[in-house]
Amino acid sequence: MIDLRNISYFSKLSDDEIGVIKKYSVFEEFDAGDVIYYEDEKPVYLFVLIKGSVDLYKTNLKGKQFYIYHINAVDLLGEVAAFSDITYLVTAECATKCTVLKIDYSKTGKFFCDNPYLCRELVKSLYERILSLVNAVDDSSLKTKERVAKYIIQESASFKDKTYTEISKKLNMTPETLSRVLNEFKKRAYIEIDDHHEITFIDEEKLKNLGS
Amino acid sequence: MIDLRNISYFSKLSDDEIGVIKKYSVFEEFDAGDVIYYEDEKPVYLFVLIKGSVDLYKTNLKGKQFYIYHINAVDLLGEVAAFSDITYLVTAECATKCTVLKIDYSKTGKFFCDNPYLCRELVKSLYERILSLVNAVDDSSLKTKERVAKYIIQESASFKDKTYTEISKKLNMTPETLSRVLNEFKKRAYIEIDDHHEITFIDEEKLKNLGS
DNA sequence: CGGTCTCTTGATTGTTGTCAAAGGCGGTGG
DNA sequence: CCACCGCCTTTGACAACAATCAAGAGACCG
Repeated sequence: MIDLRNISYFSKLSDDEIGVIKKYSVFEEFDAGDVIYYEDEKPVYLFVLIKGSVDLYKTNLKGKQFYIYHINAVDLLGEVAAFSDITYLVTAECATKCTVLKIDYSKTGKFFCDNPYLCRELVKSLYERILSLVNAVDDSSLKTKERVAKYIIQESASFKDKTYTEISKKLNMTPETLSRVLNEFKKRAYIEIDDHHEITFIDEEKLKNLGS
Repeated sequence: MIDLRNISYFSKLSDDEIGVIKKYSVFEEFDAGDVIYYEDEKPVYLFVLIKGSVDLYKTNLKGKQFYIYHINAVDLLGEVAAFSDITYLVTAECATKCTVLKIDYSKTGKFFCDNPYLCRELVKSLYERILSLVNAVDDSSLKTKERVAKYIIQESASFKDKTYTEISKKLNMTPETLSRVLNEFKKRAYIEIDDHHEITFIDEEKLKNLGS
């Protein structure tokens, strides 16, 4: 089993504190595609993502998913809902196999807020959420071409590891639209894409200036 | 001049602490329309909005504003940028006459994070930002009709105090589109609007179920 | 009473989603 | 080894949506 001491959040806690967390928490494994929690559920646990990565999205009334952001281990999960006593704001779905520490925060909650070190970690985590959310809001006001351009510039390295269908989900557009946009970029000689989805930039400047 | 003791954030501080803040802060008055800070600027101050209300928005490369959210006194302003050492994420523009306390956080910053009471206030403020941002992301995935419906249900009271042009800005749509949507709602007998922009709901259920 | 701003309406355009069809590719089971 | 299935991708045709452009009517203010 994983030693709590090895988790960065807890490395500076006293033995007593570690003991409390140990007592009220349990490790759980998830497969890719599993949902850790659903939006609008009442939070039961605070999660610490120990291994793997998780996609966060919202689902609208028609069942359509709107992708918001992505977090990698090690990070807090569900902390906003847990500590502010509201339902989960988003749905957390594993993008890969994940190991998660589930903490019964009703027993340890005070703890997190009162311990200065943990509180600072919490603030840091909240900052990151805010950055990601501002980024998501920003993206939502972009045209699809701009969104695709931004994505391929930022994520060119991992581009070849994903299907276009997966990428289109993260970009909140249809695979058809993504295909057409990439095609246009190729025709205009902004990029080249080989048979293995490997991407090469020919005119990165033009891509960057799409939105101006 | 306003006594720092009367500001909720500071009411529980010691005399010494109040002294430090007093030493490194100054009050400033803004008129409606004035900008307190611009996105991408390096933060110099942490602000506490003492009186009035402020709109937060992002401006894209083409100069188009994308409205994000609104805050009312008393609240923190610019705290994310100030404490995480990045540029301001959004532009803060006064919606009304405002009184703002400008704090030189480079002198008092540690203070905020170390004082358990202030730190908790900071966390609370960050939660609120996150809620507003998730709400903004959510809205951005709605159709204009749904966005208008949501707005008039939530803001029916203040509806008559604003011009349609102002409202359309907050809804991130053009005045023409807003006018057409309201017209459709009237034709379908969901709402009535009198000469003074006073709104009456006739079929609120239909409005709520637009998105399903 | 002239000017500015708001609101409305029509016509048009650009963008993106939807639907449908077809080809490719990989895996599976007979 | 081949037939088949399922998924991904591409392409075309089309529809829905919302912005833009343009014009005109009305309200408010100096």
